Amino acid sequence: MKRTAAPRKPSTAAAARERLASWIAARGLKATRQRDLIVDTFFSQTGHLSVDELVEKAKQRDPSIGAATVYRTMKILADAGLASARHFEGGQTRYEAALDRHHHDHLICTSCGNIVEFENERIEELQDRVAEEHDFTVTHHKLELYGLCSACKQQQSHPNRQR
Amino acid sequence: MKRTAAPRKPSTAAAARERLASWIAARGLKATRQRDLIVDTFFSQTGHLSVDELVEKAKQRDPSIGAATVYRTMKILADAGLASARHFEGGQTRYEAALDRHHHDHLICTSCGNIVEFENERIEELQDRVAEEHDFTVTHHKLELYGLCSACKQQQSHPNRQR
DNA sequence: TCTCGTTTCGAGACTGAGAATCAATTTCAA
DNA sequence: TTGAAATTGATTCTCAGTCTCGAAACGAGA
Repeated sequence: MKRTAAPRKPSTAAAARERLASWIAARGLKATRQRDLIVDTFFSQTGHLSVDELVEKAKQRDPSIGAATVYRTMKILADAGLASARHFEGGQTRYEAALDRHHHDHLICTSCGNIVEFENERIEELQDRVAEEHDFTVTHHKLELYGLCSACKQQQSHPNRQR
Repeated sequence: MKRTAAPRKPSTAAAARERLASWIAARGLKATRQRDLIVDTFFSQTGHLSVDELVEKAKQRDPSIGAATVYRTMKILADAGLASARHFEGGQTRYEAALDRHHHDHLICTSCGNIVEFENERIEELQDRVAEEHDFTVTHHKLELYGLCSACKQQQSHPNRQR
């Protein structure tokens, strides 16, 4: 399963670590080697990572890292607003970097797992209007389009060319 | 957690049972007392039911019904196109009747759990356009708006009036 | 630098939703 | 009525994620 996304700027990891440091200090938490390593690992990747994938990457740097710690750290990152948790089809939570990014939705290829982000102001407006009509105050929403990406479409129509 | 939805027409349960019967017959499955009971129970309710809720209701009619059978039966109903599975936030699958209904999306109150359905042709069109721009062929999508319904908003602004 | 109260760590037990297994039972066409 | 095939309920298993607990690490103050 390869995934693509806007590549993170090189400075992002550093900026995130700073922000996390102050967030952690502000509430009496502690800075630890493991957290730094996990945060570093996360921000050095692109795309939408599952905790499992992240555990694997983190263990490459330090095999003693426990999965529970990765879960805990990603939760902290999400609370701090530096990562956001996404629940796509498939059951696992995936995290994406959230530093200085604004809202977007997703196109997900059900064949290769590729995830593409998009923004559409008109759709957001229409959603607000719908909510208004029903007298709802929307706090967040989820819009996901599932289907085949162009690459997978071509592969399906020319099955001989594959593998 | 109360939930509302368009009330099912009285004939719906009967129609569903007929459709299920032919669907079952068509592929060598068998009609059983338990399936009838579960299907009946499902169609006599409105809204978006979790399997758990359905198990409870079914057990009221026949305490010997097993949870596994309810899971299996709802899967059959979904395969037959008579129910559709929805995965809202919260982790459990909820089923809604799908007989002769066309596509719609959901507004979900995060306070009382109430689920309201809506349709919006313009949003669908814009989704299609987005997919086209990215050369995706969309097979299905998910649009969920989470927030507070009008009742819960009022309750929150007048906390004294509650309980 | 040392101390000591807190926080965090890793391992493994636990949870909850749902799928798989299996022996016993039921269905239904012949 | 018979018997192969499907189904049932109970139980076990899986999977993602959380909780627990004793040990280790952090860091503010002495």
